[in-house]
Amino acid sequence: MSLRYAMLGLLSERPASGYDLMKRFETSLTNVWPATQSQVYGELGKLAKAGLLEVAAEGPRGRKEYAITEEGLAELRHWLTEAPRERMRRSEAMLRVFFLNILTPLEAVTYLSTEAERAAGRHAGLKELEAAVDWGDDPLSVNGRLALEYGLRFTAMYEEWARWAAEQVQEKSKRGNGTTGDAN
Amino acid sequence: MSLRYAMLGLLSERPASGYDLMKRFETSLTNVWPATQSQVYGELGKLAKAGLLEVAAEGPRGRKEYAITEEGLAELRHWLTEAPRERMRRSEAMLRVFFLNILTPLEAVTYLSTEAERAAGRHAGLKELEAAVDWGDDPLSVNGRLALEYGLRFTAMYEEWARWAAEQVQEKSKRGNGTTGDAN
DNA sequence: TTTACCATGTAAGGCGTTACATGATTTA
DNA sequence: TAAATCATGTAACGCCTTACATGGTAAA
Repeated sequence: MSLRYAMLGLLSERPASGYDLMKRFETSLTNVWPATQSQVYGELGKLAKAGLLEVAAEGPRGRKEYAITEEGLAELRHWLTEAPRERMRRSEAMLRVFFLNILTPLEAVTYLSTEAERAAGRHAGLKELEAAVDWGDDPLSVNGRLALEYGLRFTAMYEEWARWAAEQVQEKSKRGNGTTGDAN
Repeated sequence: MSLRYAMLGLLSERPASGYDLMKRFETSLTNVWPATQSQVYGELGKLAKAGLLEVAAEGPRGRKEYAITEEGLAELRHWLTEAPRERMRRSEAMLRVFFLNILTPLEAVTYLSTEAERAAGRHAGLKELEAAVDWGDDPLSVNGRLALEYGLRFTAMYEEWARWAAEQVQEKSKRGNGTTGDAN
């Protein structure tokens, strides 16, 4: 259900064709709400039929430029302010953690350490992005920076957690060996 | 694709019927990988046909108790250790942040403050859970605690981020008013 | 005997991914 | 004129949700 709002949001900045939108999904929204070409064109049709968008202009190669309508803007505002936010469920990462016990302690520690390194890598990537982008005072820069900061904090938190968890598993396996002699 | 591994993981602890699995999804996995009854029964059939599970016993009321096979266990281990982990994309929360500029600064600050409070509430809920559960030394307790700690760190991080972001928006709106006099 | 619980399934519809299919226009 | 880019669409398949549908067994 969020794809439509992503599209309304992008179109609230300026009108665009499906092709234009795709490019913007691939750049600014790729880390937040990726979408495929199929989806975008399909949703454009639905949104237009629902009156949330309109075809503002037609260009060469069958290009159709869509613009958000008053109704669409109202819908977007409603989503931002009043729509019930559903909390994030489903974490493949935590699902794996739930079943780490079927691995040996060594394997589990390796898994968690790798997760920590991956998080550190993503953190570094975001740092690079932060340095590379020319942050202005425009709305997109401001909001983009808020989201980037979230990414930085998230990856830092995840790395620390994974290192802590690896330690826990290691200590537990040592304790288990020391007190019972049971290496299983 | 993760549902099958959630089911294999649960069945690696002990055999269970679809009904049993549902209850375990609702309790231990509800915050990590929720599943519906439809899904569970459907996937049980697929997994059995693929040879990853087998019907170990049949009981009253048509009850079928499934057990994981050697092949299933190997598949689960493979998923834990070698399968390519895909990073979390799609954050509805960050999608909203990207379009906060269509709201007034006051509305945006309200939104972010509410997010902070919701995170604080979830954090408190997890703290309660931590206190309520009788944590033993069994694998499920150990792993459950790792996941819980992640939840605690995540909610704390998110609350702090949201408060920080609210501040950013507020300061920016003040600066904007002070220097240009433009209240838009 | 009635209610709660145990137990399994099917159907419809939305969302997402991958692949297929087609063609116009600009640029080298 | 060949290649890159612009531009839009359809089809098939899988996952997830909601709702519908059915019935057996145990406990009150």
